[in-house]
Amino acid sequence: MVRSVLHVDMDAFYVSVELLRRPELRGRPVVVGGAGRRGVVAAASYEARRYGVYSAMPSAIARRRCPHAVFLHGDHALYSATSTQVSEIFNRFTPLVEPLSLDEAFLDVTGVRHLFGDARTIGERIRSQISDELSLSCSVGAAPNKFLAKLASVAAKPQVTASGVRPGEGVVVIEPGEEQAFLHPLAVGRIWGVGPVTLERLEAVGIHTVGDLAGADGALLASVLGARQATHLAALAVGHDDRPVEPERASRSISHESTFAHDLYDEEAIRQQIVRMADGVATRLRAGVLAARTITLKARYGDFTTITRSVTVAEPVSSAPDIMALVAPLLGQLHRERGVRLLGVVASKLGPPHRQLSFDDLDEVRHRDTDRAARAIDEVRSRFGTGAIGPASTLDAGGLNPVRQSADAWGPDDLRGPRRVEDRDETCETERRAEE
DNA sequence: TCTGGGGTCCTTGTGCGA
DNA sequence: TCTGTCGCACAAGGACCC
Repeated sequence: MVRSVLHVDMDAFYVSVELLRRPELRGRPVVVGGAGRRGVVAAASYEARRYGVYSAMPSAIARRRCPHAVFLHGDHALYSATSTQVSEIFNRFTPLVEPLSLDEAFLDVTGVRHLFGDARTIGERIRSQISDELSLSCSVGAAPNKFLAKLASVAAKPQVTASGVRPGEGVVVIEPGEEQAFLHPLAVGRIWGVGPVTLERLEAVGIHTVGDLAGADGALLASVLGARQATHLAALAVGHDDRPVEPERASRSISHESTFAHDLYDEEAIRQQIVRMADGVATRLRAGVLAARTITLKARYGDFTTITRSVTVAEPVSSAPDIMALVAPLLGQLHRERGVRLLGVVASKLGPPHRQLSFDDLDEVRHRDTDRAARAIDEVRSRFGTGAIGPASTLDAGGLNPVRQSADAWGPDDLRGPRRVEDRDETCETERRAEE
């Protein structure tokens, strides 16, 4: 039986959610993202996109291209709550929902077509329910597989042109048999999994469109991309993709990382940040009833080179002290003199937090105490907030203020930067000047 | 222009035991 | 005993996604 897969993608999601509580900004260029020198754009309104402002662009460039845009801090908790409401609408139609991120998901509606109608009908009903109940818009792609459904949803999106924003079709359906006609004229960079590096390699051998890729020699592709990626992309190029929609996917890693407004050189400052991140990772591990066997220290130096150093142990760990005990020796491998721009702690090889006990496990009492302490910390945080309690070693020199993570999810606060988003009024200085 | 944070997956190199 | 090699696990880095 031919599958029916929907890809639902919210339109400018973060910005749209912000506009619900700041309707006065409607119709103006709005950017959500990091405000500091090292921030990036998380989302841009279609009005901002007319000026060439896009997601993942450094905020500094976005400001230059669109100095009159309104720059807003992100509110991840709000977007997450809204995403949950969107998911509840998806679940009215099918339990086979695979979230890709807060703002998009795959739905397998193959088995419910007899209940709700064909894929187009289901897509239109989802769009109207999201619009009616949440005042948000989305675009829907429908196709026999995930890859094509994702491309179809892009085709359904509003288009930004020099003259303005043209509404999209809302729902685009690729019927069986139409795959090649839809795919082959597309630029090869549109394929999911072809980024800047792969694109350059493909173009170097004359492959510019998906049609070129579909007709390319297999041995040539393998020599350029490696056997596995060549096989994968060649299949996608002819519209083949048998990956299932997977509602439940276990996490393979949990990580915390932060970029600092200014590079760190001081050993103690670096250690404090790592303690804070280890604490964050440990909290999330315990929340998921998980423990990790591999702990990785990640660092990015001032010249943007990134290194990782990891350690794997037999006994899974889930407490901050245990994670720190594994990370601490790795810190000695850092070249602090190069300036540390980013630090991160990654927990992987995840599994249940059971411990294999033996008669000569003399550390058992100590572990029992740290486990109880960790659970007590989790309890305090659940009642009073995540900032209510933390490791004493993350306090500043005066012992009063904890070393904070940036309040901004898309880059560090940069209090010394030339322009900074104010805490109360999130409109940037340039915006206020324009209003004056 | 100068690059976030949280992820997944793949490739390559290396060490080790059979 | 020495050498080659095969498979495996792991570490590190890179590419990619949203």
